[in-house]
Amino acid sequence: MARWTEAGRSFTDLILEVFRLNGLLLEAGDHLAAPSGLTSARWQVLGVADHGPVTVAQVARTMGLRRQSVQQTADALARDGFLAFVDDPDDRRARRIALTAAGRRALRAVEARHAVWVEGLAARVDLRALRATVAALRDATSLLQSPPPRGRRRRKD
Amino acid sequence: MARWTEAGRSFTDLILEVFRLNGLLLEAGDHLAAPSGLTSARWQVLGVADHGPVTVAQVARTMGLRRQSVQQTADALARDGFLAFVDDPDDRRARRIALTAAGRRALRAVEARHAVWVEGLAARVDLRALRATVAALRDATSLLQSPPPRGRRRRKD
DNA sequence: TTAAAATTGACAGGTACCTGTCAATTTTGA
DNA sequence: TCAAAATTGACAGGTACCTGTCAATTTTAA
Repeated sequence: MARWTEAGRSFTDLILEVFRLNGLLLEAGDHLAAPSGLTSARWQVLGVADHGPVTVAQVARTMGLRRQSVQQTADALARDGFLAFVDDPDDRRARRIALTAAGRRALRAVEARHAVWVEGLAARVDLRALRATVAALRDATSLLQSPPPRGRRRRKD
Repeated sequence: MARWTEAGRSFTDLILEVFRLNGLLLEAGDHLAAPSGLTSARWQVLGVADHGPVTVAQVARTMGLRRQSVQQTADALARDGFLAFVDDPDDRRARRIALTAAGRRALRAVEARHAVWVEGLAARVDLRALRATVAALRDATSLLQSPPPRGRRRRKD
């Protein structure tokens, strides 16, 4: 077994802290979305769909998720009246997602709460340190992405 | 709607980067665990149970999860022969989790792969920047935890 | 000492992801 | 041009979380 180095221990700390922060951020997102009858996942889908009528597959690509996951979320949003599916005259396979008035209203409300929340947090941290942290996390992200898993390639779905 | 400040935008970047990194880390964890027939979640449970016979509820508290979630994972691990439940003579409600030989073997193998992986990554980053990043994330974590949601208190379960 | 409170495991059911497969419908490139 | 490839939605089923509830069993505090 490899002996732990200082850097190894520090990187392990980073991993644990990312997990912890991720959980807290998801929780906060749900609290911001809940008053409008949404969850984090549904808010995100509404947010993407807000930029114009899009297909479920397009939303999935934008969010880095599977079509099938977004479909499920979109179906729930449609069931609850936040969005509607519209046939696409140019592609007989596709149905496009369009926000309803209720969907737009809910999205605006969540976005407003979100802005207030983020600004409140941002005001309590040092901007230079914040920027450095974002840069470091981006480095870590590209580090994790850099060695593309040998063997299999990108899947098409 | 609140106008976005520099710090607000930067904090938003931080959030997005944490989400991205979390996804990549989970994926990497699954890749480390898979060769031994485990997933990230099952590896974590085995790891906690390795420190001695523990109840499901104790594991859940250690991991910051619900009893019920850990129970499900533990049942799956027992079904696959990685651990066994043993009656506790001191508490007739409780059954304690004990790793089987196969469970210990799998855990050791995953931990060895994990150590190699972490050290490989850690060697490619600057230690000072890494430490600063961990500290900054810890600040963010405590920032998110500091304002305890008014109204309801800790739940007992 | 004993009644209230907490803990534990178990069960039911929900959310948000995932994979794999299928048929219908574009899009493509030889 | 037209067959192969890709895309899309739909369906089935799996993982890992969650909440709420229940009965059995400790633990506690009056």
